[in-house]
Amino acid sequence: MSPPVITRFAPSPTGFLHIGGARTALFNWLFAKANGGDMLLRIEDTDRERSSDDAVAAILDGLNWLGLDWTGEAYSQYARADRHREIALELLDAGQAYRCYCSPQELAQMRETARAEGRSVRYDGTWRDRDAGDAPKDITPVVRFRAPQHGETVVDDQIQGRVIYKDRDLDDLIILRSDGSPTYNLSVVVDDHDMGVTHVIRGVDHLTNAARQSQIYSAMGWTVPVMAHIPLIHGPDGAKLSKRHGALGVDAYRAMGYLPEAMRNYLARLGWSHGDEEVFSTEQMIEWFGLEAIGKSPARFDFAKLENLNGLYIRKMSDEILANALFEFLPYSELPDDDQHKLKQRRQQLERALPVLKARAKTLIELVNSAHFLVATRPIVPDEKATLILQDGGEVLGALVDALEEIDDWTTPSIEAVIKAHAETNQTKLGKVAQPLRAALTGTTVSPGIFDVLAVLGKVESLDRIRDQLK
RNA sequence: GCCCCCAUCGUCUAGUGGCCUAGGACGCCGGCCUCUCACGCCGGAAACAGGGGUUCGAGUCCCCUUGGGGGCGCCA
Repeated sequence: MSPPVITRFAPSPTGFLHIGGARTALFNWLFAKANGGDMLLRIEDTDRERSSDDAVAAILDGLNWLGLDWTGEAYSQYARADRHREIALELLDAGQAYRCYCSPQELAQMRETARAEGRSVRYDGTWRDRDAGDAPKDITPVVRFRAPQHGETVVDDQIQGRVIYKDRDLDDLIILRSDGSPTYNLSVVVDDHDMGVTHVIRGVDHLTNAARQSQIYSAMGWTVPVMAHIPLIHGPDGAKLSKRHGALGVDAYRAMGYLPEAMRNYLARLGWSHGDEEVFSTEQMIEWFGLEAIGKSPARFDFAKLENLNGLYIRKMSDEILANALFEFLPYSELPDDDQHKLKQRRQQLERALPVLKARAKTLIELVNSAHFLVATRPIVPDEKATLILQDGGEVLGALVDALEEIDDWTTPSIEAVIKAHAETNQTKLGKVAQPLRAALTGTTVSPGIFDVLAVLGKVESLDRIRDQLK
């Protein structure tokens, strides 16, 4: 029996959880779920200078919002530094690592020279076989891994295929800094091994690391986990998506009014596919997900498609669930607090309006905006276009008020019947009546069908709003 | 500079030698519906980067070119 699948998402807490990281987390999560396994969360915080608690909080918040859960605690890699050091020393004792006394300046010089001479830029192995007696007294050494020099290191990747690196192109990486702290490549190997990680799914920018890490696995006699390096996500212009270039934190997507389930669906389709399927539930995603269906080429992030998908999700959600989502979104919206409060108090009215509001919103922001007329304070101040309409055709409202006043059964069909009859009697087009009505009731020229607006608003409020505009 | 990877409509992709006159989705254009805006429905334009091979037969396999991306830290 093969061991249970264990994946891990291992972000470094140097900033928010950006879209690429979110997709990596999603793929790890999907793969674990699809195989009845677990996803671990490990914060790669060995660089104390750059790590921050705020970033950790932002990452956890982002994962939670996306609905991606993990098994156990959120591990801190830094907390395991002693263990990493222990392995480094083991490697040192076994002759698989050695002390290097080059100063940072010397190393910089080395790189510069190599680049100038057109050679590959790497550590030249100065201290690889040098006698410890030559060690300068004023330099605290780092510990370097003694990498193989003349063979090949193969990364058998589930997505990239069999990638072969010549050992002469990979240098002896530092595994312990001069202050004795372990570095990334060592820590990752030790942690993945200790935590029983069976599948490493991460961005292809780690592919070279996979080769170097494989060498460490071999030196320790450990089994290399299954590797799967996914292509990166590019910005709309095809350039690499980075924090200073188009990449946003997932919290920004939340603030833009996207639903987590739509986000998951969209992200899953970036790089992964299941035939012609475009819209699928998270359950289906889990059922269908597999590494073999992930492509090798990078994808561009396309807001238009995300937005379309988000609209689709909004439309097919039940009114109750959508209302919940809307209320959860409110704190991140720009709706004034008292309007937020009013909207929550009028949940029933909101849910009645949702069926006709849904079709008109692609994001929760649009939904909030379109629902705003429900909580608008009288007298409503019409916007520019609505003001014009009221000036040009507002006089039809006077006669209409009386007709509406007669309605006892205040429902969409009854209202529709009365208004249509009224229009016919007065030999005017429905539009000539509907637009001024809309302007008076919502203060705008865009809204759901006018009969629905009247119905949802209620007789008293509707008539009051119309009369407000007659004065 | 060196190493590695990638390449189908504008974008995401299906396609694993004949089923491709290259399919779907978003976007775009046109139409229908219509009280506004949407939704929905119908239709349309739109791609195998270029060049060589291999083969009876290449989007699919190989090579080169071009273009793009990633890596080359006492960062992760």
